[in-house]
Amino acid sequence: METILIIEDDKNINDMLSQLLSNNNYKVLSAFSGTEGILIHNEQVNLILLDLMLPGKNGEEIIEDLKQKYNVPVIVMSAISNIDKKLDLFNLGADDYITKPFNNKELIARIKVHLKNGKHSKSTVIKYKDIELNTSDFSVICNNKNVVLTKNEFELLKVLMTNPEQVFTKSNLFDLVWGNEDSADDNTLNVHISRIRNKLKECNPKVEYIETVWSIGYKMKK
Amino acid sequence: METILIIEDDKNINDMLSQLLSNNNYKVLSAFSGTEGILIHNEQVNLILLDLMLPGKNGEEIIEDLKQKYNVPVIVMSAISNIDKKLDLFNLGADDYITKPFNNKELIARIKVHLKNGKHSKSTVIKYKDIELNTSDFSVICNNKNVVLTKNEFELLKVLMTNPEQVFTKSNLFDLVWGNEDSADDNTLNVHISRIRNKLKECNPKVEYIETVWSIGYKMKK
DNA sequence: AGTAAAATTTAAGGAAATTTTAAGAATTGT
DNA sequence: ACAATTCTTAAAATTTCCTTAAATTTTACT
Repeated sequence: METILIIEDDKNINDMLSQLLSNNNYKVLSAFSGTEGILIHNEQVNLILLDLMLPGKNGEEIIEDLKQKYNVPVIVMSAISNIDKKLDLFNLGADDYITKPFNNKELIARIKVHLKNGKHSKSTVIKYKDIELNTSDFSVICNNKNVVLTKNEFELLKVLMTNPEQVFTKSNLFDLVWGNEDSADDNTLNVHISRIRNKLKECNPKVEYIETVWSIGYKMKK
Repeated sequence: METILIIEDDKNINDMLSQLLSNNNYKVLSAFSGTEGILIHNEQVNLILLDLMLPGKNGEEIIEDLKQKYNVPVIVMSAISNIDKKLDLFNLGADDYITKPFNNKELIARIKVHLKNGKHSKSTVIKYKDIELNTSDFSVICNNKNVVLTKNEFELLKVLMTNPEQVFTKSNLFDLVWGNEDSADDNTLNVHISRIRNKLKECNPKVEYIETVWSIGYKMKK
């Protein structure tokens, strides 16, 4: 479950948000001032909902503080829609800006987007194209169909999907998946790749997911 | 430079956006219908600005199509702010939603947020003229087009590009690329150079990149 | 201009790397 | 211990890449 920190001085709104997020299966931390927010914040927090009009430190300072230390997505909520202020906040590192009053469902939708983007997300789901790889229960979905992968196949695909731009050399992949056994036959890797490709192809014949970089290794296809 | 694909049927707005993005140092591709957008879309596109009201395929279908195949952030622009539609789009994979008319600076700010999310900051890129050679994923871009090089071709071009002023003798290049095999036919190198030249010429016929230094070797042309 | 040496291009054969297939070994669960 | 699954290995088939050789073009020099 993902944790969201609400920083909002108005008790009514804070409670309302807290309720809303709980109902949507988020764990909630509530702070009623900027300084309190910074204190409460910890490594478990996956996203921050930040009100602008705060006693004590103002929103800008809070963002600056948080972004400096942590890499957590921040969604700013505010009644005012002063465009210059908005831009300042984006410059400081805000990831989204939503003006009050907002639609609750839209807020949830935007929260989901930013949780999905980040590496900070506790979510154990790695997505790439139409593949969803859940590291907590080792399940894989491709093109809305279930894919059954063995352990090594799963690990291999996971490594490739976590950095889809990067080319992984073969020895690289051996290290990451097999754990530095140079004893293994070079072909073992190739066979595993071949099996993964076949299984994915069964779910979505139109897309090629894994690209071979000749004489180097493999990567996810763009 | 990052590339943004605009999919917007209203010519005035499309032009305006194009101008705006160009002024902010983005490379721009314009499409005037959804189907055109899908056609134009290529590996270089880093973000898509998508208008909802399109002739032919509508926005939902476009998003579905694009997200299925590529892993590119999509910002939806629309005049209507129907909340249900908004939520549908987020569900389909839209990364942001901005209602027209919007403030230009805000659009730029939101674009930056989403480009920042996806980027890997590892800069292993060697540049020379309009060639970009990425040593981490072994990709080469020339004149904004992808160039597919084999391993030896890549290594060879890399050596030349790392010291564009220097003249490399042939035995020098053999050492650096092949690893001191004096057995190899002298001509092997020439053939490789020839192939690289051809591939680069396909991307940019106007420029000659590699200069031959008669009876000595090669270097990058000034 | 003519000539020889060097460089470029082209095509083809062979070398090297990858993919696939299949079967036996190792591992896991019951 | 047995059955089932998974992993590894080996070998054949395939694909891609490299090298070689020959023909052509360019350059340097007389």
